[in-house]
Amino acid sequence: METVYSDMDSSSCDYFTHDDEDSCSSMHASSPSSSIGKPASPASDSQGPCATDMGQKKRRRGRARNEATVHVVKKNRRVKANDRERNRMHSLNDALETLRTVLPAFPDDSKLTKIETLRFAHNYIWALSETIRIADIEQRQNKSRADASLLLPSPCVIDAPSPGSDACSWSSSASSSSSSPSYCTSSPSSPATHDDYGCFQTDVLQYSYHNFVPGMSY
DNA sequence: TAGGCCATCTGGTCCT
DNA sequence: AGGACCAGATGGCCTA
Repeated sequence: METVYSDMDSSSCDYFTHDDEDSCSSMHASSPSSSIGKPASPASDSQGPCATDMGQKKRRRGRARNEATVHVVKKNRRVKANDRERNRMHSLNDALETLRTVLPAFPDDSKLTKIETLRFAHNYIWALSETIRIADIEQRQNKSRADASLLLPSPCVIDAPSPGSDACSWSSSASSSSSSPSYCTSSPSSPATHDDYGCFQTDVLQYSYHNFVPGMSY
């Protein structure tokens, strides 16, 4: 692609002797979408070289050649810009793909769309933050209970927190939290579809709980 | 077949 | 001046 235009650029000195047809037709033949619905901005450029009057033609020849050169230069810039834009979007997609790999897999293994990935990541981060916050709270509560038990005259049994109850306590507290993420429109306990990815907090919490918390003693 | 998602092109704007 | 970023337009592909 690039080399094609480089060749055109290098041969631009006799552009009209060889390329009258090109200069009189659509300049965007190489780009599939640009010929549709887009105003051909350099259309006026292509009119100049097609003039039939020989006297004017000679006078215009130099100017037309400049126009052709400008045309080719512009075309070159456009091609390069397109290339950069394509690479930019590819790197954006790569980053999105990397993000997908660090998110928990879903039973329905169809690929998350871009917007779903972003929303899910947002809520997942939020859920993990909540997990840490609540774990911290419970750790402090257990510590204070343990401290209190030392003051009791007889032995006292302390209920050990279970993952399930933690998830429930988190769930209830999360529901009252003002910092809950948006995009949650259905029950967190039944995120069955991609549409419900944003409402994945409970499962995400359980996921994070079982993966990160069990080793800790509260 | 309509609608959703995506890739690409494109021109405008901002930044270095 | 050239590159990065952005948003709009367009067409292709897929699915319900």
